[in-house]
Amino acid sequence: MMETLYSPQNLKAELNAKGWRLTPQREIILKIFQDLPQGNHLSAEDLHAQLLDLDQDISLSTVYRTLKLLARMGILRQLELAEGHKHYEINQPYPHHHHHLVCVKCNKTTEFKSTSILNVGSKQAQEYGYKLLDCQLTIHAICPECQRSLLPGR
Amino acid sequence: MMETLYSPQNLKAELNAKGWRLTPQREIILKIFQDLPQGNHLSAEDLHAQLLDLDQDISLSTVYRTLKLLARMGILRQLELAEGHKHYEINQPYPHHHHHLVCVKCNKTTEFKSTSILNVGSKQAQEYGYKLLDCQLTIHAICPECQRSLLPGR
DNA sequence: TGTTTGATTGAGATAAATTTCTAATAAGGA
DNA sequence: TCCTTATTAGAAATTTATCTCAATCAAACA
Repeated sequence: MMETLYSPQNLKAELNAKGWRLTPQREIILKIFQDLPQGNHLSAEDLHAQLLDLDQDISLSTVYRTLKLLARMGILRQLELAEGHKHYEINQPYPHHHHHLVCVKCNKTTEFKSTSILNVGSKQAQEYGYKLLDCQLTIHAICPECQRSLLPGR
Repeated sequence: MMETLYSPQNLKAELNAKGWRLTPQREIILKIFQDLPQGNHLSAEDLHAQLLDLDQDISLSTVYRTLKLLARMGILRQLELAEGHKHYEINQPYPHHHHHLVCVKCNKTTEFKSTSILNVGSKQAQEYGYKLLDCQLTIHAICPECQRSLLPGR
């Protein structure tokens, strides 16, 4: 949460400190997320497809394992938007830290920032003695377009 | 989000307004959530089991459909904690509205309240012209006990 | 640098969660 | 009361994620 950017060396050091290892797979996956344009996020399937495009033949199980690991380390954040599966993005610190406004009908997602939320989150974690990994406000709502249509949505 | 409590009549009116119907299944499921002690939340399986206990033989697919519907209406909120499946609870307005602090290793969940978050959420939704259904801050963190153990967790 | 240890990987099997399909039923408007 | 069509049950199918296990290879150390 508080790190700015992970170099492969940073990642290696942090993994090794816990008895884990830096593998080419982990390094590539981290790089893909770091190169992702702001506001983009990937599902496990998305990431796997993107890896294949780059001729990086990393198995789907490794993709899932790595996403989970990087999220546990606080390097990625796991997003629960309305798509029915998890998405991931780099967990950037203030002032890039942001939240999501999601239309539950069409899944349109808008980012927004709020320093007060980050403050609330940090304070809560601290109060209970937790080590903060990520805090995200997710607003479920219906966008103007979908309010007009009476269809039940997807 | 802004309603206090749904009577069967309220529910019927709101459903009918959209061309939908009030069925005994929907009414019973809503009642179960309304009777649930504060802080409790149910997965689809939990709810199905609880219905069987009450000799209410509602199929699992109807359970899933109804949960989705009630969440879309803003009557239930869908919680994405760390258990690997969705949980649901009544979406209560201020001052009962609350948020969750979750340990990503042991899944322990703690509730907390914050009026400022609800304010941020309402303001954001309004700004973009969205109709607010729910806003929830989820804090992912590692609890004191799990910080002590170096095991990778579940 | 070579050796050792055990973390990690790939591939497929498996599990868990959720959705879809279809015929039968029943809610609500006319 | 009748008619239309949303809804249901139950099963099958799909989607999402995890597990198994032999082979591999990263890191520590001699």
